Amino acid sequence: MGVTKTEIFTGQQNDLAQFFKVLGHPARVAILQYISNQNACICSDLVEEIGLAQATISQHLKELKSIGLLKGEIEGKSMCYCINIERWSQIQHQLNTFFNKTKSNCC
Amino acid sequence: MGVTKTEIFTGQQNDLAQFFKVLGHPARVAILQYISNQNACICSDLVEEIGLAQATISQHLKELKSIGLLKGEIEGKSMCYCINIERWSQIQHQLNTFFNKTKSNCC
DNA sequence: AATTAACATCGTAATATTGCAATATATAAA
DNA sequence: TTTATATATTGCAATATTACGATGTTAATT
Repeated sequence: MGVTKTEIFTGQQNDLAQFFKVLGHPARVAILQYISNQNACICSDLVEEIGLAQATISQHLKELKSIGLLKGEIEGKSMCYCINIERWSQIQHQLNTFFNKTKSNCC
Repeated sequence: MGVTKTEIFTGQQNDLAQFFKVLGHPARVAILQYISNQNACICSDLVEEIGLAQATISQHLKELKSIGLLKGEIEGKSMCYCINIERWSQIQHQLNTFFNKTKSNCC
């Protein structure tokens, strides 16, 4: 046990849950907010800014990249991580569709 | 280790992450969708519908209740779990605010 | 009062996540 | 080419999550 039984859910349900899951950590929320405020980003800033070890930040960035929310470009010897606006809007739209469709009630 | 360092993040960041986290499991997404489609809900239906053990469903329901998304009323010897519309809209609004505020970019 | 039905809770095994030190890699600078 | 800087990856320890059987609890039914 301990494994999520993804095979009993639809692809849409698994995808939605995956987006939510990646966003479900305060460090990743903070990273997105910081990058957004900077309008540019170098990873070493994040380590100071967030207060987690460099390895840990790098790991969180990887997860944000895994769902396409961030794109990273090499810029000299550092990295420029940016929010992928298209993907960002796409995910926001999918989450809103879920929220709007799941609104009916009984009590 | 293994503990999220919530103390280094703001309350808002932790709250946001908590909402996302609770929604970050396909069973919980499926439960919300099913309840919404039924416009009413009895837990035993969910066990058949979702395909997880009764104890597991009960646990997921508890997590959805923990952020106020579901409210449960005792109805005879069964339970009527319903989506808390007010809370639902409130959380949707908060997530959208986050998405809209975190949209700027550099590349 | 005993039985049944519908959940909830407990205990536990399996797996996932978080965080970090150490190390690897890659590029710029000297 | 050595050195320094920035980031990624690996390996591991601590903790969290997922899932389920067993058991508790509560209320209707008999």
